[in-house]
Amino acid sequence: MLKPLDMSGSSFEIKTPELFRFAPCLDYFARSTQECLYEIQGDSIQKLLHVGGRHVLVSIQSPQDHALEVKVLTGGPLTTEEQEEAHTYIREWFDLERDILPFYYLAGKDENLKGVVQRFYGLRIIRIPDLFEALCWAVLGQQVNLSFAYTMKRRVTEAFGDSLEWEGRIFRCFPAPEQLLTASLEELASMKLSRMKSATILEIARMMVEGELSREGLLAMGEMDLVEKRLLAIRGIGPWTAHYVRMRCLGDQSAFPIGDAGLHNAVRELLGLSQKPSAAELRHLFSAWKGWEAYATFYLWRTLY
DNA sequence: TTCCAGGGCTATT
DNA sequence: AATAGCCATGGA
Repeated sequence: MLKPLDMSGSSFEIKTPELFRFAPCLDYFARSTQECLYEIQGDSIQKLLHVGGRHVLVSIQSPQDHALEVKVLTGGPLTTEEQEEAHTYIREWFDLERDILPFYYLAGKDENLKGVVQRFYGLRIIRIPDLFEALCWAVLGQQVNLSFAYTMKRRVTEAFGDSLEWEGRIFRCFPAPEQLLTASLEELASMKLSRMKSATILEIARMMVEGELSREGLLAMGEMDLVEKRLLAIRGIGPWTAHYVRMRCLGDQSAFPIGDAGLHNAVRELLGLSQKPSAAELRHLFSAWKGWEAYATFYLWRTLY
């Protein structure tokens, strides 16, 4: 299954499916210069992963179209189990398990979507496999402009997350729930989170530490409607956040954050509307893409930058 | 200055 | 059920 490129265990290869290209994914990663959880360098991305209870810095590139090459920069060589864990994370990160041919088939016949999938050919939904990170990122992103959301994420990450220095650069992990739980509401508020955002992520951290909320538990529910109800029961999580997490973390390709301001702007541009589309107009537009709402949304987001 | 961001809660009708 | 006001900040 895993094909080491050498005998040291310090690099390995991940096969990629049809309709995958690394370049548009790299373009997505490079969309903001404010991101603190990975770094882009040329045609590669570096990220600090949490595997086998420790931190491993990896660099990923794709010299050929059919595979990713993962180099372990620090923390290697990996045990077989650790390599398996990193492998699993990265496959999920790039959504490599999904057969997106049906999406490309319907998009290719769709006058509105055709140009978009051509422009970003091979792009996958870049996921946030870590549930806590995904929930917090969604909460931080509620209502505020993305630049400010990145600033808040960086402050929280620098204050409570693990980090590692390599060749003069610092790489960071988003805090684990246990780590964030050491924060006080006042501390988070001093980072310019609203009291509501602060209380919400503290409560999410508490629930995850107590075992009341987990990624495995949500996935075990099977039905995404049940997952949504579970998430909506948390104060500070509404429909947008629930769908965002379904889409970015849980791999639900039919998640549809219909209230998303960015999506509204993307659709307004796409259709040349004079004002933002109504919910009814959005539902009508997306009805042609049923089952692939998350992919349509992700691709439309890309048209904004 | 004003508007609005990859929303959600609360109080008021 | 529907809706205005509020939160917090900063880009444009």
